[in-house]
Amino acid sequence: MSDYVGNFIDDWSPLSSPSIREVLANLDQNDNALETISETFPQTNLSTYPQSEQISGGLCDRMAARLGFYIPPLEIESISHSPILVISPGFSLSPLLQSPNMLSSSSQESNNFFNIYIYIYIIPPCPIPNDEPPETVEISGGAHATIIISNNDLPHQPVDVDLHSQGGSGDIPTEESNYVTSHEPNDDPIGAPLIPSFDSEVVAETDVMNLISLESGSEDDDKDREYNQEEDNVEDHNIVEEPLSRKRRKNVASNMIGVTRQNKTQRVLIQVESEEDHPGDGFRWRKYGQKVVVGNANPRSYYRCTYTGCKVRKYVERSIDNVKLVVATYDGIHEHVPPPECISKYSTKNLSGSSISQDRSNQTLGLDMLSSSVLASQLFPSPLAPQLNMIPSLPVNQNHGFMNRDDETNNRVISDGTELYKVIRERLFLFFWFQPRW
DNA sequence: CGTCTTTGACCCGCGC
DNA sequence: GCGCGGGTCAAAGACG
Repeated sequence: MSDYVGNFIDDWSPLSSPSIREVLANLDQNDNALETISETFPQTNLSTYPQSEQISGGLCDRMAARLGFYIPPLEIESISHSPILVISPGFSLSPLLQSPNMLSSSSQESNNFFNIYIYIYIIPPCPIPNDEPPETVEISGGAHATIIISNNDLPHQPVDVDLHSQGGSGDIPTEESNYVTSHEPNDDPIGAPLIPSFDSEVVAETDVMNLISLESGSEDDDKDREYNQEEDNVEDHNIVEEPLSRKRRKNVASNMIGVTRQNKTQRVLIQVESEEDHPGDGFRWRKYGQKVVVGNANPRSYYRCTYTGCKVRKYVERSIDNVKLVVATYDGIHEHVPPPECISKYSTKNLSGSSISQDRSNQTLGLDMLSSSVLASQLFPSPLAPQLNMIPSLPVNQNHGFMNRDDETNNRVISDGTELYKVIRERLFLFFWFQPRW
């Protein structure tokens, strides 16, 4: 994916078409984003075309086409009881917003050069009635990894990864997981998680670069944070604690995240081919446990972020079906940027295209491109660069599709694509504006 | 010496 | 009530 980003920038030919900056400038001056985009890209079909036509006519589809890429059209598949919606990476979401359940079913094989699939499978907080399949969004995009976003109250379970994702749109998420697949041989994946928090109510869409941010805010989450806050305070004040008594440990354990927790949990799972058991992701992790879980002969390793005060945890295991695939499950939100050394490693190795050497497993960067923070650091290298959390995200209403962030509290579902494209426009602007070569 | 991994024990929820 | 499975803890050892 890093190569993709690089190629994307390198190959862009402003002489052959309106520059994206020009487009964005026009967009900024024109509130009617849809018309503007349609004028600039006559085949975009953004306005009032039937949804089935919009599906294959996203702005970014056009952009990709201009760059020689093909992004598979939005499609919906009926897989068991769950509709799997496959869309281009963040580009063709308006049909979903307009009517997630009215998308026409289509199938198109994607044997393209640029073939990224991001699957976002939103798990409702309640058991799924057989006659009401879960809202499932599958966003295609990417390089070489599978990202699974889970928003559920289900206990941790062995990751059931469908390895047929290598073929493109064939991934079939389990009910317990959402995943994003991408495949680009011998390259490092990009675009991954700003780690979602526990108990999130909404899932953000992926943006142009497959940056994923997730909102949180349930009561349970607040409790978790309160607990973590207390823990932080203890650490911050260097209070020397005596070894935990059994009672103390019991109390701690009662607040532990694990143990088949029942609170709603939103997680991101990333699946990537790697020789390493713990491919790096741009952050520093400390291993705190290892366990062999039922159904998988490969042990699951537990890590926590070593950044002071950061409570993000993850566990990593090899896929049951394909030992070449490493599946990392992230819990929590990094409220910090990746360590500079990781960013520098990323910069000097990944972007230069050389192979990645690894010192120690927890410092490796094989998955660096999966770190949206790292990506942001690359994309926005200047001091003026926006923090990742400044990039607008588009939360997803679990039950009805995407919703406008401003209307989160009202839970209002976007009724047309205009607002979405405003968001996309903002993201495009943020992304492209800071490109050094533009 | 600081950081990280290893590994057995511990804890809890859940199913029987 | 008991056992199982999953997640975490923390002491000990390894490593640079």
